[in-house]
Amino acid sequence: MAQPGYRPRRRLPRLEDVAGLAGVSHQTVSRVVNKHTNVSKETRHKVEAAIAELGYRRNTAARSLVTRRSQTIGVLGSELSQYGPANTLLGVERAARDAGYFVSVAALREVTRDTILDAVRHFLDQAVDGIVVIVPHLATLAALAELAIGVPVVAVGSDGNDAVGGVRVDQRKGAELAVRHLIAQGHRRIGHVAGPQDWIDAVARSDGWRSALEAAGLEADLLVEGDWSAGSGYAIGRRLAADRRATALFVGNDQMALGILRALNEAGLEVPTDVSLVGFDDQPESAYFSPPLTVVRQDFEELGQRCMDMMLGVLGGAEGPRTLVVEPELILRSSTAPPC
Amino acid sequence: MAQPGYRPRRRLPRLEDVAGLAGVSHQTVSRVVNKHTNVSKETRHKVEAAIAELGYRRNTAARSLVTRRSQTIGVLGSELSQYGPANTLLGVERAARDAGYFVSVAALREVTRDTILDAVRHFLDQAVDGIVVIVPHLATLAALAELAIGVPVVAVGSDGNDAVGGVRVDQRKGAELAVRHLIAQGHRRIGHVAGPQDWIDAVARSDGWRSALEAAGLEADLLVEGDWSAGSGYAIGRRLAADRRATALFVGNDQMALGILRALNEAGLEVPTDVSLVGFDDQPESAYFSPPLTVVRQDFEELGQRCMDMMLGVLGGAEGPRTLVVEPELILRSSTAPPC
DNA sequence: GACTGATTTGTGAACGCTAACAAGAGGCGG
DNA sequence: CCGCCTCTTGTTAGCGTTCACAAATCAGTC
Repeated sequence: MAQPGYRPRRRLPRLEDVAGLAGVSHQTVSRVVNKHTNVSKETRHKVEAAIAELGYRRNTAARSLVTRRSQTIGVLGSELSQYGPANTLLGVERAARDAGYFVSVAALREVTRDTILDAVRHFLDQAVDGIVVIVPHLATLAALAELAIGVPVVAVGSDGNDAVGGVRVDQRKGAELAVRHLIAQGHRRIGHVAGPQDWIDAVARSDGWRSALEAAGLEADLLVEGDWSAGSGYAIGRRLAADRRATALFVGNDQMALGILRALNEAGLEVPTDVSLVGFDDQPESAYFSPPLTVVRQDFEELGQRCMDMMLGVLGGAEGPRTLVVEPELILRSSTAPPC
Repeated sequence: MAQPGYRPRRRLPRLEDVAGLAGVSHQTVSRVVNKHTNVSKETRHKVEAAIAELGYRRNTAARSLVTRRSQTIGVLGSELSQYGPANTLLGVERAARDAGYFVSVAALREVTRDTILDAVRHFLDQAVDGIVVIVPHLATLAALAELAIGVPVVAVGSDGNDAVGGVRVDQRKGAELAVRHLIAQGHRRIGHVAGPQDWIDAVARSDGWRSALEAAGLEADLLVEGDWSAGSGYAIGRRLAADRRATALFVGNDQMALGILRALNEAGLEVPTDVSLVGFDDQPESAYFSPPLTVVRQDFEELGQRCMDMMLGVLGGAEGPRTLVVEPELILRSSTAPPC
């Protein structure tokens, strides 16, 4: 057990030391540190001076031992290297640190009931005050519901309920915006390259695609499922280049759109002349595809911030709504045009 | 101060409770929990049964109050939504969690001495056992050196020294691989679209470009500086399309290469027929650019894991080398060809 | 069977903080 | 001048662990 350890780090000053220097009791120092009222100006100044002189910082472990709060939020995420989740994480981090919370991260490489459970236990070991979940799979919500963790949970992409708060972008509406735009341009055969249907957002986008088509009296029968990657987009694009039933494609995300673009380009087809394309997410790169991609944009960082805001609300005991929906936006670029 | 709080979470079992149930002292339970030797098989089993029955988990706060270790690693990062840093973070997280450490994250939106200081203080407040730095700016190393934090630090991209461990990919060598490949194909005028020169890696890549050219007796006078973004690549690409002095470009990262690709395409130039292009990083999308991009690949996740390995070594008291260099790899795709 | 050494278990005291309560100081009305 | 309130400060007792040490148990040897 005896780890050699790093450096015999000399003892840090504690309340007692500050108290001694300021000539007050440790409790008074505690009051100053915690910004309690009922401390006279004079003593406050004396204490603050002593704190500055010693470079005192309060010991989180001792504090959380007695308060039973760790001032830490656990962020449970998967696909955290992707543009969306990564930015959501950043949003959470910013809001959390601004509010004086620490952010602990656990990344899942594989999303199963067990890995989720494992990560939650990891967080409970750390005594986090709350958990933000950025795991956009349907399985997540089920797993969380069954878990009854003892701390508040806010899940990105969830609709929210009594047990779990939810903050999400209205994916369905985003998809409808995209498809309606294509319809308005005169397209009648609009295909959909969907994300994996065990992802919350993928399903919602597919639903939006379907509903927009049906509302316009068009058939929603051209759906292919990819895995979000440019590679899967490429494979699908090759097939679509052969079988040219659609004049426009609503693609589940920007990366697959890139792969499709590549496949069409290889097959000698022009976008948007031969096929129109709409992506989803709006990564910064999408504006520089050839041609620049029309997309549905979602603001992931804001999503993360809202998540944390909701978490702070719950932690503060607020009884407000446990659900929040953010609106997406259609960004027109040159990958869409009327069919010829 | 009295936060309403979430839920009066009922008291969790502690060592004492387990001890009572197992009919031993709390210390014996502690020994079992910490896998000390010198506990008889019988008692161990009794204790383990009691632990399972009560669902006991040890209290991190109490533990770290007395051990003065938090089992937490702080990861200080910037640009964490970019492919590279994000994956490095994932590598660190994996290695850390595997080793039983928690990972706390602080993201910098702006890299200055003050924001770095702020984040470091944040971590010290949390009493992290070590800090991994993923902030690829030159300013970082300076700021860290001046700081003399009381905990071990490992910085990605750094060369490592007594105070700060370093793990990095040999950027210079990567650049040389790329440029040598272009030279071998017959290119004589090879330009460089560099990243911002206050980034560690950008400078190293530029150096590599220069040294490879000079080694071949070629002139290294075509350097333009971008800001890593596809947008800046696009702007630079437009200029280069007009002024066609180079037959090949070594580009500082894949995103700028995408922007350049777009600009050349717009100007009616073909890659690789008119201009050859090599990128750096190898994001998954680069294989699906039009044309697929020849790149220097670096394995960011491995980088992160190595970082954490080094950190664990230092924490364990190992005296080994404080520096580690990972090799990059040239991936040939179709964006490079002999000049015509 | 007493003596030694190793192994296993228990006891008490920190670790640094906050919560609850107690005590002292000052003001004011009766 | 006493009693009562308010404002400020101090005292004491945990929070749940681990550490250092002491005590008890068990073999094996003379």
